[in-house]
Amino acid sequence: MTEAGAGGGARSAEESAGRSAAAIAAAWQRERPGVPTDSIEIVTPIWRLAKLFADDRNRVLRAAGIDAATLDLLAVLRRSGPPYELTTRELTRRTLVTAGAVSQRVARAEREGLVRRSPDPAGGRAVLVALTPDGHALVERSVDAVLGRESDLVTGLSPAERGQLAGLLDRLLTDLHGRIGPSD
Amino acid sequence: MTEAGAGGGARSAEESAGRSAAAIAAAWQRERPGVPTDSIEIVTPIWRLAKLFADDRNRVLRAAGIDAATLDLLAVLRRSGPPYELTTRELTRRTLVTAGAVSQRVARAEREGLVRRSPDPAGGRAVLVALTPDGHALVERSVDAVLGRESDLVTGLSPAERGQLAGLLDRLLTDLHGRIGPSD
DNA sequence: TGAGCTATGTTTAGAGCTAAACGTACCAGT
DNA sequence: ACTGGTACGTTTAGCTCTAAACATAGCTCA
Repeated sequence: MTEAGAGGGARSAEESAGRSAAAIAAAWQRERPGVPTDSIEIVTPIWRLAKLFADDRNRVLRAAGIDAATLDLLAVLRRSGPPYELTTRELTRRTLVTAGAVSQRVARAEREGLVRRSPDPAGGRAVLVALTPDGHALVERSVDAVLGRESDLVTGLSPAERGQLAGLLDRLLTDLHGRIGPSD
Repeated sequence: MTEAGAGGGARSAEESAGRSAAAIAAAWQRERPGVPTDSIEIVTPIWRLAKLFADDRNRVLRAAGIDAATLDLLAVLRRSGPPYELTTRELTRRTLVTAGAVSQRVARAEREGLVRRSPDPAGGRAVLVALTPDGHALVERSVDAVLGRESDLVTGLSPAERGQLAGLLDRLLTDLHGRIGPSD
């Protein structure tokens, strides 16, 4: 979120360790009675969880010698299966960033020898981006580290609770996709 | 976060409208059997929801003539109640960004006449930041717009589901606070 | 008195992102 | 062949953030 980071709207991000989302909602009710605060207890924790996961992941990745943006790129390629090669356009589609950002990410990764660019034989102006052996090895290590760590992080909830949470999140996400960007 | 943005780790952000988190987990199971993928269906939707809410909020705020970072600042002051005044240190504590970022946010807001800085009479190097009338009026309008909008966005879930989701998110967040940063 | 220590705020360098402007490559209609 | 339109990738300007270096105010203890 680049936008990442922080700043929330009406409720966003205040008090990382301080007041709870419920307390923020209560404060708005006190200061501005009548304003609808029902969304705060959903949006605020999502915001904070996203940041906690992001910060923790950055710590893990720093130790692995890679950054989140580069791993995002390499992971999409790795997960696509052999020959670990996609066009820039496809990379953009499978990422939450703009085409310009993808172009810069690929340029950085190429400079570090993690991917290689080549014109698409299928024609057009398309460019194929492929993992190099170095990139393949790095993504392998990094993914193990990240998934292992995050697997630990969610054990505070029971398997049943995790399933329930995943279901609710997915339902909300699906609904929002239709509600916000029918163009998506 | 700043990363705000985007790029996720192993699963992060790919396919805003494409493959589901479940499909990403399945792809990793296929490409790299044995890797723990249980966290993916929780972390990925949280990531995507955070970005959807952030992008939508930015659209709302652009129309109101303010940006998310500034609203974050003004909202904390407004919600703190009269005299709508806090020290920079307190602003940093109630926000998810660094002290440097707060300093820059306050400087921008002061330049626009939304807040006013003054030395803390209590001594020390503390600086008090207070809402101006202009800032007060702007935050009033903006908060109404943002909370109204977000209240609509979550109606895809029933009140019971929203309560359940809020509870699970809060439990996960509380657990992670103890697990990641006991220093927090 | 004054040498450290702690707490606060600000400044600076650098990173990575978005939005918009560009530069090509191919295709469709005439 | 020409003219436009569409698709794609790259480049650039500008923004806001983080991390780290600074600068300053009060406090503690000899």
